[in-house]
Amino acid sequence: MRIQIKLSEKSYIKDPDTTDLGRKIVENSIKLIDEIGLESFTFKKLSKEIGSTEASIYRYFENKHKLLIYLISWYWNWLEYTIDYQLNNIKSPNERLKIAIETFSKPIKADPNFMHVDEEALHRIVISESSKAYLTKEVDEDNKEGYFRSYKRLVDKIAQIVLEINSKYKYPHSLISTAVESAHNQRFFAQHLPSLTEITKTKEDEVVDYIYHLVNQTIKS
Amino acid sequence: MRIQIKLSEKSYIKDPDTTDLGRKIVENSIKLIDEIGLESFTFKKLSKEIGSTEASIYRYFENKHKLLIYLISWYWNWLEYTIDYQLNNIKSPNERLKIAIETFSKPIKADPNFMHVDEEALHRIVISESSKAYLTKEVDEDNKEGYFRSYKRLVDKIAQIVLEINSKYKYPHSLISTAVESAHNQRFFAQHLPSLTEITKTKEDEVVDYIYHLVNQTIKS
Amino acid sequence: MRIQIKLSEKSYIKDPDTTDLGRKIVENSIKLIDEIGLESFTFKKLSKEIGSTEASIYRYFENKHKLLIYLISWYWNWLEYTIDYQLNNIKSPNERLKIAIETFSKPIKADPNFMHVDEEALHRIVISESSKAYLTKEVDEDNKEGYFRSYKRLVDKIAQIVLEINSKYKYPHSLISTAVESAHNQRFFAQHLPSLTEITKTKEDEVVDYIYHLVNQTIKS
Amino acid sequence: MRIQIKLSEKSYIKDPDTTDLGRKIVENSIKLIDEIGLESFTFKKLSKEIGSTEASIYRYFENKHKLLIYLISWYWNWLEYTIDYQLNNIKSPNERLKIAIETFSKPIKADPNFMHVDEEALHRIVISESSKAYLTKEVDEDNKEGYFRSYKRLVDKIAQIVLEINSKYKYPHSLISTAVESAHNQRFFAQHLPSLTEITKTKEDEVVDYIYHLVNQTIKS
DNA sequence: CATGAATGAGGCTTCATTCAT
DNA sequence: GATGAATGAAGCCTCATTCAT
Repeated sequence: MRIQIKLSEKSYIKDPDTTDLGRKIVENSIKLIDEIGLESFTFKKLSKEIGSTEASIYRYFENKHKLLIYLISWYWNWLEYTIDYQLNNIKSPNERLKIAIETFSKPIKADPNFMHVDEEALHRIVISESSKAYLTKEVDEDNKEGYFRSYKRLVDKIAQIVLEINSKYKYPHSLISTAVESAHNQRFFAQHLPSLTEITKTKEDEVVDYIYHLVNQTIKS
Repeated sequence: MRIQIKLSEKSYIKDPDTTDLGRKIVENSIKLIDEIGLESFTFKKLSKEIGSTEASIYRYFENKHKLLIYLISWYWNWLEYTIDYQLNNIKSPNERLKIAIETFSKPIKADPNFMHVDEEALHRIVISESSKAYLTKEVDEDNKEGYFRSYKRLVDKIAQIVLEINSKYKYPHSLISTAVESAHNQRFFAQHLPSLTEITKTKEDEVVDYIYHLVNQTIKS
Repeated sequence: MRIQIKLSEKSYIKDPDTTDLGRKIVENSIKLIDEIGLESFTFKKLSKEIGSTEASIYRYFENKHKLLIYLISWYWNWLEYTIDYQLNNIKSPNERLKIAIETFSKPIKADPNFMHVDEEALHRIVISESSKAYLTKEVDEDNKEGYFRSYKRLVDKIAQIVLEINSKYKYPHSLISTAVESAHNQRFFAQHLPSLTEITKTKEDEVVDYIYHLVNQTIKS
Repeated sequence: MRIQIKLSEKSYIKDPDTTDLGRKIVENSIKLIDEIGLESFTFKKLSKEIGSTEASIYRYFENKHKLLIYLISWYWNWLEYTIDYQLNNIKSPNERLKIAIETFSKPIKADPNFMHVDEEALHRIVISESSKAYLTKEVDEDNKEGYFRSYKRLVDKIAQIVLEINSKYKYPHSLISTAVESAHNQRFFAQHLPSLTEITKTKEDEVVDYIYHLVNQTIKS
């Protein structure tokens, strides 16, 4: 079986999934951003990495911001797909919520279905860089273009489970977006700013524990 | 009475609070970053704004990252000072927690004690840009330099109140850092990505309600 | 009847008048240069406009300079054809001169004989861009290639009428080339730099009046 | 005596006449544009020529278009100054007109008052490139900025003499702008497209003869 | 101490063009 | 004959920074 993540948002000029070079761009941009960070990342460095030219990359993405949006959208789509897959045939909303939270909170494992994407590296990028995709002065235009559709769909999907459990709870979307962002942040704090969290680098399932408890307690009536 | 916020972290080269030019740099960098965003902000534009030169600004701050750290640290210090002030003579831990959460969650009002700082603009900067201060490849070195001390002290202070209320709760620092970050995020989402939150632009005290409920529920034993 | 303007100068690689794509290139390049100006005009933008590719356009024209030369030559040929047509059976040299001057000085009307050419737009291009075709460092080579033959033939044709009227006048070609260039320039000035001319935007026949008087007076003995 | 041409239009960011580097930029840009033409001229090549960097040039001029405007304005100012100087104490309008036309039509001689400007080279630039300064899509904005003030003032000055001679003539500004542009064009045609003119390369005073006759005849009542 | 002048380095982007199908 | 893919080269511009006064 050959699965492909197809993004509804078109932050690309030319679909990178249709050519070899395109897939190389995706693969190596993940590698490179993970290594050197978004700030130092440039199309020139990427082109050197893949033995191509800046001009070629510009055929696929208008600029590095659009590429970042693509990568992050890919991640959210992949996560949604993974959650959907796991929720298959699970009826109990409580059980469904638990699985959903676990899936986005626990450490990511490489997914053999997508050869040219290193999900673990991409997860690190999402943790460190994803908020930069929207914390810009252009957020409203980008939102109009639909660039955050995947993230919003994922949050909504889990928020609906929350509502199944407690239809009276007033802030289901807020809670899930908080939980998702917090799962990233706490992992980052554990690595780099440990005084801000009790989560440790080593026992990484603590994040699941922390987030799951927080969500569950909050929606109790 | 003349109060001054003195930062323990020295992200500056020369204390901007000691000269006219220094205060102008602080005042106008807040104004300018708020207006055009951190990405477009440069020392050149700032120097034009204040009728000075890039070279002069370099006397105070090594680069815009250090300036950002200064501004954000100033904000955390000011917030801590404000919270301390409000907690004065309050005994009940529950009451103390409530006040602390309210202080960092509710909309900021200009503080007449600090003439050259527009706290409302600074708050918008903290919301949109503060995470960029640590989401970098240099976070560990910056942390070693103590650049995040103010934030960590504030989180710790509130986490201690949490522990007073429930000494068994395992993640007080995680919870408070989550709460603080979420207070920013939810406000940003309300403005720009409303599908991610139930908080609305208009009724801005909803953030307090949401965060307070979340923290309170979570630490119930 | 089906008339075709056949250019003696071969600034094209493949005659655009022989294929659909070729005619589309001509039609849309006129449209696009008129809209955005020669400087911003690129084969990429043109190819997007006509739903084709840069590579395809390169089959017809080596570069945008050659395309410009083609369009302008087309214009001069069309103008010559129009003048010839109007001079048919007119004997009096004075009358002939008058008609010739009127034809190149008065506002252009769309010619239904050439469907894929918008003569009014082309006239605006000739006004704004035609001098750029020869004001280059390559003018001598281009001239050797015969790229300005049409313009020179037109000027010569009218200069011959001048000589019929006054065979003693020393500068007939200078006068006609001045008149033609001035007809363009004055129209441009009327639109954009009105202090350089008494011609107004609205009463556009003033150009004819001005030019005709100038030529007539100058060749009086 | 030390004379300086001070331009009313500020197409520069920083006045090049105030520093050594600035004067070098002016001097060498004239040399280089004359040599290679405006199209091939870049700030990079110029910076190499003067042993400096692009960045330094950008401190003086926003782009090459602004630099061109500066050079051409300088030329018009210098020409106006030269004409004024020559008209000193001349009363007869006919005589004044003659001198004015001669001054702008005859070959330019180097002016020892302005060491860092090669007026002969600048004249060639004016001939080949000056129309490109206004034949753009930005002409209206540029005009609003006052970038063509010098040219317009010169034309107006000579047009006023025309009116002194014949106050009934309807197109004095048109006539003078035509005469000035034609003086350029005819010289260019003599050099590169000789079939468009009777002017020859060698006897360069023919231009004066041609233009003077044309103007004189045209304004006869 | 503040500033005016200058610059090295590199980012971002497009152009014009070629090659393979 | 037309097009999709790719690219080398260069243009344009700004950043962050230093030096001399």
